[in-house]
Amino acid sequence: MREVDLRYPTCPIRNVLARISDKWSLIVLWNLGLNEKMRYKELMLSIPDISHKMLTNTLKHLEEDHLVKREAYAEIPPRVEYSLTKTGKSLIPTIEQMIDWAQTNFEEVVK
Amino acid sequence: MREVDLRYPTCPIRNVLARISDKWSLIVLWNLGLNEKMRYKELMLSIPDISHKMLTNTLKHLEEDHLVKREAYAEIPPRVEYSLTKTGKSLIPTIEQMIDWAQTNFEEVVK
DNA sequence: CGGGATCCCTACAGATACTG
DNA sequence: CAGTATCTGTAGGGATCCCG
Repeated sequence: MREVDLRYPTCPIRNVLARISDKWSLIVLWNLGLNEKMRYKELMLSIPDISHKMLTNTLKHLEEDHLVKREAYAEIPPRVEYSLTKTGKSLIPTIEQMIDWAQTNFEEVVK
Repeated sequence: MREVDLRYPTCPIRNVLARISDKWSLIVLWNLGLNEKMRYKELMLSIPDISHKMLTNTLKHLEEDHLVKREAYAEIPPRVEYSLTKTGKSLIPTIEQMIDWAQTNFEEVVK
Protein backbone atom coordinates (compact mmCIF):
# COMPACT_ATOMS: atom_id res chain seq x y z
CA MET A 1 0.00 0.00 0.00
CA ARG A 2 1.87 3.02 -1.29
CA GLU A 3 -1.14 5.24 -1.80
CA VAL A 4 -2.81 7.29 0.88
CA ASP A 5 -5.72 5.38 2.39
CA LEU A 6 -8.86 6.95 0.97
CA ARG A 7 -10.95 6.12 3.97
CA TYR A 8 -8.47 7.05 6.67
CA PRO A 9 -6.13 9.58 5.06
CA THR A 10 -4.64 10.61 8.40
CA CYS A 11 -4.36 7.22 10.08
CA PRO A 12 -0.70 6.69 11.02
CA ILE A 13 -0.93 2.90 10.95
CA ARG A 14 -2.53 2.70 7.55
CA ASN A 15 -0.43 5.38 5.90
CA VAL A 16 2.95 5.23 7.56
CA LEU A 17 3.43 1.93 9.35
CA ALA A 18 1.92 -0.01 6.45
CA ARG A 19 4.83 1.13 4.32
CA ILE A 20 7.45 -0.51 6.50
CA SER A 21 5.32 -3.54 7.32
CA ASP A 22 6.67 -5.73 4.60
CA LYS A 23 9.11 -8.58 4.57
CA TRP A 24 12.32 -6.61 4.18
CA SER A 25 11.98 -2.92 5.12
CA LEU A 26 12.70 -3.29 8.82
CA ILE A 27 15.68 -5.53 8.14
CA VAL A 28 17.15 -3.08 5.65
CA LEU A 29 16.54 -0.10 7.94
CA TRP A 30 18.07 -2.01 10.82
CA ASN A 31 21.23 -2.76 8.84
CA LEU A 32 21.53 0.84 7.71
CA GLY A 33 21.12 1.91 11.31
CA LEU A 34 24.13 -0.19 12.25
CA ASN A 35 26.43 0.92 9.46
CA GLU A 36 25.92 4.60 8.60
CA LYS A 37 26.64 4.14 4.88
CA MET A 38 26.34 0.95 2.90
CA ARG A 39 26.79 0.04 -0.72
CA TYR A 40 24.28 -2.07 -2.58
CA LYS A 41 26.52 -5.11 -2.46
CA GLU A 42 27.22 -4.71 1.24
CA LEU A 43 23.50 -4.82 1.91
CA MET A 44 23.18 -7.95 -0.22
CA LEU A 45 25.94 -9.61 1.80
CA SER A 46 24.41 -8.50 5.09
CA ILE A 47 21.06 -10.01 4.12
CA PRO A 48 21.98 -13.21 2.29
CA ASP A 49 18.43 -14.41 1.84
CA ILE A 50 17.09 -11.29 0.14
CA SER A 51 16.78 -11.47 -3.62
CA HIS A 52 18.30 -8.95 -5.95
CA LYS A 53 14.89 -7.74 -7.00
CA MET A 54 13.50 -7.32 -3.50
CA LEU A 55 16.50 -5.39 -2.27
CA THR A 56 16.12 -3.01 -5.20
CA ASN A 57 12.37 -2.66 -4.62
CA THR A 58 12.75 -2.15 -0.89
CA LEU A 59 15.44 0.49 -1.28
CA LYS A 60 13.39 2.31 -3.89
CA HIS A 61 10.32 2.41 -1.66
CA LEU A 62 12.30 3.49 1.38
CA GLU A 63 13.82 6.26 -0.71
CA GLU A 64 10.38 7.36 -1.93
CA ASP A 65 9.26 7.47 1.69
CA HIS A 66 12.25 9.65 2.60
CA LEU A 67 13.64 7.14 5.05
CA VAL A 68 16.73 6.27 3.04
CA LYS A 69 19.09 8.50 1.07
CA ARG A 70 20.68 7.24 -2.12
CA GLU A 71 23.91 8.73 -3.41
CA ALA A 72 25.20 7.58 -6.78
CA TYR A 73 28.69 8.43 -7.98
CA ALA A 74 29.40 8.67 -11.68
CA GLU A 75 32.40 6.39 -11.62
CA ILE A 76 33.34 3.27 -13.47
CA PRO A 77 32.46 0.89 -12.03
CA PRO A 78 29.51 2.71 -10.46
CA ARG A 79 29.33 3.24 -6.72
CA VAL A 80 26.09 3.81 -4.84
CA GLU A 81 25.85 4.50 -1.15
CA TYR A 82 22.75 4.19 0.95
CA SER A 83 22.21 5.81 4.32
CA LEU A 84 19.38 6.75 6.62
CA THR A 85 17.82 10.17 6.32
CA LYS A 86 17.17 12.19 9.45
CA THR A 87 13.63 10.80 9.47
CA GLY A 88 14.97 7.29 8.99
CA LYS A 89 17.38 7.69 11.87
CA SER A 90 14.59 8.89 14.12
CA LEU A 91 12.87 5.55 13.61
CA ILE A 92 15.81 3.45 14.81
CA PRO A 93 15.10 3.74 18.57
CA THR A 94 11.55 2.57 17.97
CA ILE A 95 12.73 -0.35 15.84
CA GLU A 96 15.16 -1.20 18.62
CA GLN A 97 12.35 -1.23 21.12
CA MET A 98 10.28 -3.47 18.87
CA ILE A 99 13.21 -5.86 18.41
CA ASP A 100 13.78 -5.93 22.16
CA TRP A 101 10.14 -6.79 22.65
CA ALA A 102 10.35 -9.47 19.94
CA GLN A 103 13.42 -11.00 21.52
CA THR A 104 11.93 -10.98 24.99
CA ASN A 105 8.69 -12.59 23.84
CA PHE A 106 10.14 -14.87 21.20
CA GLU A 107 9.34 -18.14 22.96
CA GLU A 108 5.85 -17.06 23.90
CA VAL A 109 4.88 -15.88 20.44
CA VAL A 110 6.52 -18.52 18.27
CA LYS A 111 5.89 -21.63 20.33
CA MET B 1 5.14 -16.10 7.28
CA ARG B 2 3.91 -18.28 10.10
CA GLU B 3 6.76 -20.78 10.05
CA VAL B 4 10.07 -20.31 11.76
CA ASP B 5 12.65 -18.92 9.36
CA LEU B 6 14.93 -21.82 8.47
CA ARG B 7 17.93 -19.63 7.88
CA TYR B 8 17.54 -17.32 10.85
CA PRO B 9 15.54 -19.30 13.40
CA THR B 10 16.34 -16.85 16.18
CA CYS B 11 15.99 -13.55 14.30
CA PRO B 12 13.35 -11.48 16.10
CA ILE B 13 12.40 -9.48 13.01
CA ARG B 14 11.91 -12.51 10.80
CA ASN B 15 10.12 -14.66 13.36
CA VAL B 16 8.19 -12.30 15.57
CA LEU B 17 7.77 -8.93 13.90
CA ALA B 18 6.95 -10.57 10.57
CA ARG B 19 3.83 -11.99 12.17
CA ILE B 20 2.37 -8.60 13.01
CA SER B 21 3.64 -6.92 9.86
CA ASP B 22 0.51 -7.44 7.86
CA LYS B 23 -2.31 -5.18 6.87
CA TRP B 24 -4.53 -5.61 9.93
CA SER B 25 -2.70 -7.01 12.97
CA LEU B 26 -1.49 -3.71 14.37
CA ILE B 27 -4.91 -2.12 13.91
CA VAL B 28 -6.66 -4.99 15.69
CA LEU B 29 -4.13 -5.02 18.51
CA TRP B 30 -4.46 -1.27 18.84
CA ASN B 31 -8.23 -1.48 19.15
CA LEU B 32 -8.01 -4.27 21.71
CA GLY B 33 -5.52 -2.17 23.62
CA LEU B 34 -8.10 0.60 23.87
CA ASN B 35 -11.07 -1.51 24.88
CA GLU B 36 -10.04 -4.37 27.17
CA LYS B 37 -12.65 -6.80 25.85
CA MET B 38 -14.33 -6.67 22.48
CA ARG B 39 -16.79 -8.88 20.67
CA TYR B 40 -16.33 -9.90 17.07
CA LYS B 41 -18.96 -7.48 15.86
CA GLU B 42 -17.53 -4.59 17.88
CA LEU B 43 -14.22 -5.11 16.16
CA MET B 44 -15.94 -5.15 12.78
CA LEU B 45 -17.61 -1.83 13.60
CA SER B 46 -14.40 -0.32 14.90
CA ILE B 47 -12.60 -1.22 11.67
CA PRO B 48 -15.22 -0.62 8.99
CA ASP B 49 -12.94 -1.39 6.07
CA ILE B 50 -11.81 -4.81 7.21
CA SER B 51 -13.52 -7.75 5.57
CA HIS B 52 -15.15 -10.58 7.43
CA LYS B 53 -12.53 -13.02 6.28
CA MET B 54 -9.55 -10.89 7.19
CA LEU B 55 -10.83 -10.11 10.67
CA THR B 56 -11.31 -13.82 11.26
CA ASN B 57 -7.88 -14.66 9.86
CA THR B 58 -6.16 -11.90 11.79
CA LEU B 59 -7.77 -12.88 15.09
CA LYS B 60 -6.92 -16.52 14.52
CA HIS B 61 -3.28 -15.73 13.85
CA LEU B 62 -3.02 -13.38 16.81
CA GLU B 63 -4.49 -16.09 18.98
CA GLU B 64 -2.02 -18.67 17.65
CA ASP B 65 0.77 -16.23 18.45
CA HIS B 66 -0.54 -15.86 22.02
CA LEU B 67 -1.15 -12.15 21.65
CA VAL B 68 -4.93 -12.32 21.82
CA LYS B 69 -7.20 -14.40 24.02
CA ARG B 70 -10.50 -15.73 22.71
CA GLU B 71 -13.35 -16.60 25.06
CA ALA B 72 -16.47 -18.23 23.62
CA TYR B 73 -19.63 -18.58 25.63
CA ALA B 74 -22.06 -21.39 24.87
CA GLU B 75 -25.10 -19.17 24.64
CA ILE B 76 -27.71 -18.66 22.00
CA PRO B 77 -26.94 -16.50 20.17
CA PRO B 78 -23.23 -17.17 20.69
CA ARG B 79 -21.02 -14.58 22.33
CA VAL B 80 -17.28 -14.39 21.80
CA GLU B 81 -14.99 -11.94 23.53
CA TYR B 82 -11.48 -11.04 22.49
CA SER B 83 -8.87 -9.46 24.68
CA LEU B 84 -5.12 -9.01 24.82
CA THR B 85 -3.00 -11.59 26.60
CA LYS B 86 -0.29 -10.45 28.95
CA THR B 87 2.18 -10.73 26.08
CA GLY B 88 -0.17 -8.77 23.85
CA LYS B 89 -0.54 -6.03 26.43
CA SER B 90 3.23 -5.77 26.76
CA LEU B 91 3.38 -4.82 23.09
CA ILE B 92 1.04 -1.86 23.40
CA PRO B 93 3.60 0.70 24.62
CA THR B 94 5.83 -0.15 21.66
CA ILE B 95 2.94 0.16 19.24
CA GLU B 96 2.14 3.50 20.82
CA GLN B 97 5.69 4.65 20.28
CA MET B 98 5.54 3.54 16.64
CA ILE B 99 2.26 5.37 16.13
CA ASP B 100 3.70 8.49 17.73
CA TRP B 101 6.62 8.29 15.37
CA ALA B 102 4.28 7.72 12.43
CA GLN B 103 2.17 10.70 13.39
CA THR B 104 5.16 12.96 13.89
CA ASN B 105 6.72 12.02 10.56
CA PHE B 106 3.52 11.64 8.56
CA GLU B 107 4.12 14.58 6.23
CA GLU B 108 7.72 13.69 5.61
CA VAL B 109 7.08 10.05 4.80
CA VAL B 110 3.88 10.32 2.79
CA LYS B 111 4.53 13.48 0.80
C1' DC C 1 -23.84 -14.11 16.28
C1' DG C 2 -19.69 -15.65 14.89
C1' DG C 3 -17.84 -17.95 12.18
C1' DG C 4 -16.20 -21.63 7.97
C1' DA C 5 -15.80 -22.87 2.91
C1' DT C 6 -15.41 -21.56 -1.71
C1' DC C 7 -14.38 -18.83 -5.96
C1' DC C 8 -11.55 -15.69 -8.00
C1' DC C 9 -8.38 -11.99 -8.95
C1' DT C 10 -4.34 -9.42 -8.18
C1' DA C 11 0.03 -8.08 -6.02
C1' DC C 12 4.00 -9.91 -4.28
C1' DA C 13 8.13 -12.27 -4.80
C1' DG C 14 11.63 -15.65 -6.90
C1' DA C 15 14.49 -16.89 -10.94
C1' DT C 16 16.68 -15.63 -14.89
C1' DA C 17 18.59 -12.77 -18.50
C1' DC C 18 20.12 -8.31 -20.11
C1' DT C 19 22.42 -3.31 -19.71
C1' DG C 20 24.95 1.39 -18.78
C1' DC D 1 28.79 -2.61 -9.89
C1' DA D 2 24.28 -1.65 -9.65
C1' DG D 3 20.89 -1.90 -11.48
C1' DT D 4 16.38 -2.90 -15.21
C1' DA D 5 13.07 -6.26 -17.73
C1' DT D 6 10.42 -10.29 -18.20
C1' DC D 7 8.25 -14.59 -16.95
C1' DT D 8 5.91 -17.18 -13.70
C1' DG D 9 4.18 -19.31 -9.38
C1' DT D 10 2.23 -18.39 -4.98
C1' DA D 11 -0.14 -16.21 -1.27
C1' DG D 12 -3.07 -12.31 0.19
C1' DG D 13 -7.37 -10.68 0.25
C1' DG D 14 -12.35 -9.44 -1.42
C1' DA D 15 -17.07 -11.19 -2.31
C1' DT D 16 -20.39 -14.49 -1.63
C1' DC D 17 -22.85 -18.31 0.35
C1' DC D 18 -23.61 -21.65 4.05
C1' DC D 19 -23.89 -23.35 9.07
C1' DG D 20 -24.35 -24.43 14.43
